[in-house]
Amino acid sequence: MTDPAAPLSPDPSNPMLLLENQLCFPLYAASRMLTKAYQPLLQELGLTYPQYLVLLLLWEHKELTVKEIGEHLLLDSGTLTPLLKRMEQRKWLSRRRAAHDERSVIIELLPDGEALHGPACRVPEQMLTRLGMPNEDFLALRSQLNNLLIRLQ
Amino acid sequence: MTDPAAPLSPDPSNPMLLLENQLCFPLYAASRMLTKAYQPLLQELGLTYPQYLVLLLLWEHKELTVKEIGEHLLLDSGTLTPLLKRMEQRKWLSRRRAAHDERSVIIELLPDGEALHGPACRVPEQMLTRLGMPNEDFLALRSQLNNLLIRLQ
DNA sequence: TATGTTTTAATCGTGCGCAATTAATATGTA
DNA sequence: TACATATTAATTGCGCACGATTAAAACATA
Repeated sequence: MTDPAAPLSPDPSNPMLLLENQLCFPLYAASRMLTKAYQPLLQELGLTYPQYLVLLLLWEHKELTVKEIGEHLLLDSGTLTPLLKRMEQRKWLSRRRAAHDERSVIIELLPDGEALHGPACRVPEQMLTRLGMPNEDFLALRSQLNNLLIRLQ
Repeated sequence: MTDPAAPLSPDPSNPMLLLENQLCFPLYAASRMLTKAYQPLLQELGLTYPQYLVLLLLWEHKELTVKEIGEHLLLDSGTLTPLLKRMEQRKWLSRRRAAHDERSVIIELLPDGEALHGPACRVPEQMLTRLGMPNEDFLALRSQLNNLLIRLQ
């Protein structure tokens, strides 16, 4: 059909350009679908998914700077500042400048945020049930995603 | 330390609530980081990542309804309508009502959109190189993500 | 044919995500 | 101490995502 000596030109049917042959699309779609699956559980707590992630950190650490939260979640202040302000309005956390370094803002868990810990404890197992995924598949996928994440840093 | 007969209460150190023990976070973070890795390549073409996905479909199908695009990408009209209008302004595609069913809107690839196909052909391989991931890892991860996606539908 | 239901996009409002810029503070160094 | 540099958040602007609602068209069926 095509002249094998023809100069290399973009293959109009380049199979690598097919949606189903790419890694990016299932990653993009699965991430959104998983967040959507969290929705009904988090909605009962009045939380969005990124807010839930911030609380996961604060339940573990009680106090963190914005910078530290950003390092854990791979988010910058452009995303975090307004998000944290919304959580401050709900009295889940407080924001204050660090005394020893006025550049840093310390985010501290407040009682109303602590109070969400109890009901949130059930979320992970509920999600596991919802997924109905064999545990070894779960562990394998998680470890491969963490590998990918390292490659992308 | 704790009374073993105490009533079950939310474990303050529930390990399932740790960020690193969850599936959701690496999925969420890897998806964002991968999109960010596409950025410099797509920016040369003036494309955002979701716009690139729409073009992938149109390069394959030439014409699709908004509904069909939404089914492929798992996006609704609230996301697609403004996105497609921006792509229409750039003359990459056209939008028109279907004659046989005025409810449907047909999205057709235009020459300027077709013209992006050539340069875009290199994007997938450049990303593969960027990832530096063994091919079998790539295939395994993709297939597991597709499995997860099916479970989440 | 009339009418209730379903389908399809568009619209609206809210909350991310992120690049780029700005402003304040801290640090390093001559 | 002065001054250049680096660090940390905040701000701005734009483009998704998505739930909820609306409006128009098509369909089903009594």
